[in-house]
Amino acid sequence: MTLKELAKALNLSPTTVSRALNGFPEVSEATRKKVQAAADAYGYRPNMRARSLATGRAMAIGHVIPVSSEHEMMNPVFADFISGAGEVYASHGYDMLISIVPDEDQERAYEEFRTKGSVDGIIVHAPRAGDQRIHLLKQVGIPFVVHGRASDSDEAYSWVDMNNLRAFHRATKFLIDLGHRRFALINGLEDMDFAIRRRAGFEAALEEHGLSPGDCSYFSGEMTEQYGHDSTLELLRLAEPPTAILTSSMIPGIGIRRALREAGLTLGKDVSVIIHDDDLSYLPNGREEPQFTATRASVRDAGKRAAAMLIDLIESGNPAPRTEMMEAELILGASTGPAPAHKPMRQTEPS
Amino acid sequence: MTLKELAKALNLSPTTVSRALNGFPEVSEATRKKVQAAADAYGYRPNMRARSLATGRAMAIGHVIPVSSEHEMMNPVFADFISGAGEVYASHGYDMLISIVPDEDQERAYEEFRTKGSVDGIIVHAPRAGDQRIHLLKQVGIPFVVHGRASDSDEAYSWVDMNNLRAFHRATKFLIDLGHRRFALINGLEDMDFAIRRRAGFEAALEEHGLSPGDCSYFSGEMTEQYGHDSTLELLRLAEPPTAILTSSMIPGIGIRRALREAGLTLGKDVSVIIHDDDLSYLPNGREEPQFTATRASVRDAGKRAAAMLIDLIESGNPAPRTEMMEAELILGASTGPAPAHKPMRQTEPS
DNA sequence: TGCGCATTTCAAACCGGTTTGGAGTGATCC
DNA sequence: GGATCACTCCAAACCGGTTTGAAATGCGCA
Repeated sequence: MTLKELAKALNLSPTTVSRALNGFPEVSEATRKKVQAAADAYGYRPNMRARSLATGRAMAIGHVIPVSSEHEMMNPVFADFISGAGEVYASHGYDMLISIVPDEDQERAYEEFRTKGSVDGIIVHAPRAGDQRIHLLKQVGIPFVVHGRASDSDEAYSWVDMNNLRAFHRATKFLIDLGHRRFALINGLEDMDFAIRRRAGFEAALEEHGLSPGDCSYFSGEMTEQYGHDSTLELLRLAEPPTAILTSSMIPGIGIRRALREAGLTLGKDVSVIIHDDDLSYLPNGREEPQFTATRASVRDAGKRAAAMLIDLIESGNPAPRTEMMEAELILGASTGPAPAHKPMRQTEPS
Repeated sequence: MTLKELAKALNLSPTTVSRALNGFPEVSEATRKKVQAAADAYGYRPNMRARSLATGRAMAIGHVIPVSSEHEMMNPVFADFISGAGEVYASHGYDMLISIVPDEDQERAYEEFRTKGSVDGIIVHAPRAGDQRIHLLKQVGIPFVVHGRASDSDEAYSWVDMNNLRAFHRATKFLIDLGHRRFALINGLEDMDFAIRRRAGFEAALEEHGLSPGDCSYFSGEMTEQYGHDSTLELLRLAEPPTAILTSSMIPGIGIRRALREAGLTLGKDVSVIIHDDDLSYLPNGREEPQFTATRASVRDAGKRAAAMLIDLIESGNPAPRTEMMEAELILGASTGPAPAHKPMRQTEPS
């Protein structure tokens, strides 16, 4: 059932029918009612392709999701981010278009989103150091919001971010206050913006307390459970293993816990661990008594805010960049305690 | 840059330009080259909205992802499924449209996909007992592929599924062979099709060995880490706790492991656990020596197959339903062992 | 009755592509 | 030389909506 057929059935022009359904003031209340009733009766729905061709609005938002080409891994926090964003899109009548793209093809994907005209705006995920995408999108002129920031860009753009630096600064200071002196940071891939900021916060806190960041152990990699596990085993082989570990997500945190147990060490006693908790729906850290001491910020909430910001950017017509900084809470859980008097000893040989 | 402008710049008709770019035989090789060169030079890309309006093809596939309205939870296996499917879409020139929809709004979402004409086909996720969606989509006549099956539907439709029944039948039999006699099944939501089949496989294996399914403990819920943890604590409070637990995903499996440790029990010795391993990229169970004994089938692979099947369904023009059954491997890991001689005793009080 | 004005409706153009049904050109054949 | 044919190319219609500019209608008032 097309609009023209509907019009014919009603003995009206397509113009009038279109206006009646879209609430324009030029059509009388009586005919509007009649048209609406007929539309309902016939189950008429406007064809989005035609409408968006005519209006120039796609009513869709694009997400380009980078996938590590080595591991074919999709960062699990995207699921929650997208679920938050999707909710906001739905309530504003937007569709969500997702492109899963290997790291190296990303720019082409943005190019295509623009030229094909299939979206009104774009969410940029996982910015890295030296990221070209922001510059590219600014040139293109399509509205976009970055989840995170590109540290080295001096251009103004819209973003929603968590205060990674302060979160890890606070977490590190907390561990120092507990008496810890030997640290390890099991971070995300080292050129990811969030990883850079977290490391900066970590190092700043150390330096403020007269400790040397150079003495610490650093890992960077994709945040799998295995990665947390293997990195921890490697740490425990050191002559002087750290007594405190910070890590960028709950998932490697679980791997850390597993490795500690394999080594016969007790989490929160022999080794303290602080994770960043994205508040993933399927991995709750616990509210009453969290498993892990954590810096917590809901990535689903970030998704909602980024989506709302982008829709505002599109619909307000005001292209002035907006920014929104979220602060993480530092919540106390069972994975931290005072630094042990002696260096922790492995009781069993890790396999 | 539109096709008409390009045509004008080349002193050709839009028809010829369109045909040249789309490889129709009616245009000479010389002009095709000329047109292609000009298109590249001007950076011309056809507007997808216009093209799909003209061709009637949206070049997009829709996914309706149900989100539990209670917990706002998005099933984490979707991330990997989608990442597999997205790869196939990209290589065939399709976009992926995702609607995050609360459970109760699902049918409306399908209705809209159809009427708005924004997709050429649909992937149906997470079928349940008594699911109306398949019937609805058949009536609508839009191509679709179900990830899983709807147990009680007698209509023919296309699906890609894992042999849940056989996987859990084999896993249960394996535990019985190890001497276990008291079991618990920590399953997904009980009206989910996969949960029904897994339970059926579990119960069939018990009955074949003269054991009574009614004596077992059953849990059904959303597969979070917390859920696995809390269910296990509850099991351990029984007068005669089970010596073997089967669960539907690695995530509750991790919670089970945590609960066992809190109770001072050893995984694989005091209590054996078999999980279903979706082979999630961020939660590898391990290849050489898996953490958990598991039934393994890659959900990312299922995504690829479902996507390929749907594209074939759309492009071949042959609407005959296709089906594809994947078998899970049963892989031996560190979480199973012979049934203990005595019932396991809690050494410490779980908090 | 005739004029002005507001209200309601419509025909036609448009968005940017694809596709149908010819038309023009040159070569081939009788 | 004229008919036939293959090869290129084109004008115009079409997909299904929105939007512009104008026409028809109804009403009040002189």
